[in-house]
Amino acid sequence: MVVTRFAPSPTGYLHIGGLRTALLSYLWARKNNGTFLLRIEDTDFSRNDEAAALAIVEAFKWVGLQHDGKIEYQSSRLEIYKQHIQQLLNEGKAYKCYMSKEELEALREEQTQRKERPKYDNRYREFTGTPPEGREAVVRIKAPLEGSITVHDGVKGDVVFNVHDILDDFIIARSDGTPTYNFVVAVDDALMGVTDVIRGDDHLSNTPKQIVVYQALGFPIPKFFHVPMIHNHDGKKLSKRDGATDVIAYKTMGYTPEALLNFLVRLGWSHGDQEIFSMVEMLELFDPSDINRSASVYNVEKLDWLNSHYLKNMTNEKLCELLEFHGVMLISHDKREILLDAVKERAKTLSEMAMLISEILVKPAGFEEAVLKKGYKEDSKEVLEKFSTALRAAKELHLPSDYHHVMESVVTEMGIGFGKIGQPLRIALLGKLSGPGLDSVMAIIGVEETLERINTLISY
RNA sequence: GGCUCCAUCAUCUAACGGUUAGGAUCCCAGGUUUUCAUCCUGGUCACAGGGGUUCAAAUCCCCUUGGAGUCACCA
Repeated sequence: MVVTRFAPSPTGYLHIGGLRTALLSYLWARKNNGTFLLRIEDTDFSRNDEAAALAIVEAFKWVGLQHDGKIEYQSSRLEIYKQHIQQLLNEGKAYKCYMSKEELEALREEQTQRKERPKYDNRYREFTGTPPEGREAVVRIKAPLEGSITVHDGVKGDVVFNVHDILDDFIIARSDGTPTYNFVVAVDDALMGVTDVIRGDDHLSNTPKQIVVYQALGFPIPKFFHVPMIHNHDGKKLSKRDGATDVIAYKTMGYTPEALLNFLVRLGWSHGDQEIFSMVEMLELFDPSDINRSASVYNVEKLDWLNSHYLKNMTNEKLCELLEFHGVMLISHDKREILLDAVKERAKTLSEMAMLISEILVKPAGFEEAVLKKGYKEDSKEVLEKFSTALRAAKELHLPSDYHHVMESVVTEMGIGFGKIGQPLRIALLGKLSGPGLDSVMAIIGVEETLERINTLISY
């Protein structure tokens, strides 16, 4: 049985890095018919936890991830933590420390001055006397005084930490009685039966502390997989500016969940030369042991490429559905197939596609001088008039090919190249010099609208 | 600063002692197209540096350099 979990702190939204570790945990659990838990780490009683959890679930829903069971809030598990703290106290594996914050501060100051590592001096470790008056105590765990702690990591290998360098009797309960992060994480993961902890490698140096807790409580230590961070182009932690925004923002920008997930799974993981992974393939092929050890850089170009790939291979029905979010309603449009075929291969995102569609459906608001100069020459008017005439004479114009035949006949009759009619016609229809095939555009808007737009340009 | 991790094209990556170091994105060129995009073909570009080990090193070891993470009564 494999149990994984995603355990974000409530920041208000799910960002791209979080989604990646969530995805990997999800894949590994599902692949093994295991369980994927969602736990909100809100031990500091931040006010926004429930709303934040909902935001995460909403993002999960959009990309198609689904956690198992109910969402666990650490803030509602206080009693459990207190029990375990008491247990350690009873067993003499933890103790109360009456040192004040000021004293601690002073000690650290001193140590830093002596170029020593700031570290608690164990002054209350074996304390049996009467506590100082009116002091609230913190609870410290008895950490090993020497030797080393080895983290057996599925990604990084065995990582050895020397107790001397990193550990002291760290605080597991604050003076107000609330437990601290490293304690609750270990307790929760153990109690919830988490077998495989997949998380960012910024947690690697926390792991020895958590192992101390596991051992003190007699819990089995899970497997750890510390996955490398995602960096920006400067090699720094991803920030909002770089795209580490709310996952839902990707929906707004017109990315599809398939592309986003495919992009994320390929960051730090690969399977031979394969670039495209469906959810089914990810489930079949993913193994956290294959995750790379080094950090990777977030680059939008690849995401864009993947997104356009998925857009190109999407059915028009599905496209139509997704475009509604971007304000384009095509359900009852009779030329919907032609329209979508014309734009689906030219857009990187859905919002871009929505724009292309409106450029076709809405007549040009005007004509730019530069555009006219480049594409509307002296003979253009004559060509367009001839074309209009031919259009009026033609019968049964429905398909792009029907319109193409008309264009062809005019070109042949006049003994000119396609370019002579293409450029001015494109300006008339779209107001610009590039865009979808003209035969498709005309088939979409119909003869009347086509004639009208040509007329508008001629008399401009 | 201590500790830990990391190091292959601009970017994501393949190679798990033996390859002309492969694929993809980006970029460039050519073809296709009425235009742009798509698509097709081709091209440019990498083992951070230095020592070892070995018949043989991108791969194993050490050092240097560079980058990142972490060191709280934050999570």
